[in-house]
Amino acid sequence: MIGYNIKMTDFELLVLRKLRLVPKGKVTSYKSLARAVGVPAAARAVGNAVNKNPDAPVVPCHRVVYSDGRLGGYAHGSVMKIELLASEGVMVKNGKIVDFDKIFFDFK
DNA sequence: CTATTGACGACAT
DNA sequence: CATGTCGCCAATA
Repeated sequence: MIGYNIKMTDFELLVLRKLRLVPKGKVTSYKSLARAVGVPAAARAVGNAVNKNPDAPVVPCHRVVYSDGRLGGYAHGSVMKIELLASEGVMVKNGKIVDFDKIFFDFK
């Protein structure tokens, strides 16, 4: 059950839906995700959208980071985000994704 | 309808 | 490389 209880806008649902396509062990960016939903400049809005998400690793909101490879935020705290990523092989060093360009998943 | 807010991004210092 | 600014977009008050 992916907690798709309502109260979310179409935009938010669309964002979460695309986000689910990010494979484990990889990461994407708010920008790439924004482009995937059809609004290239809505990276910020995307961040707000995933923030409201029902969370739980069901929707891999922990695999979304800044376009420059920095960690970005997380509703459960940055520590949890790092833990989750580490559990699937993605290492974070000094707030940055290690080998970011190699494990980056672009929706494009 | 306007103002504020925020898990962003690109660029200038 | 480390700040600071400004622009963007959707959601909310």
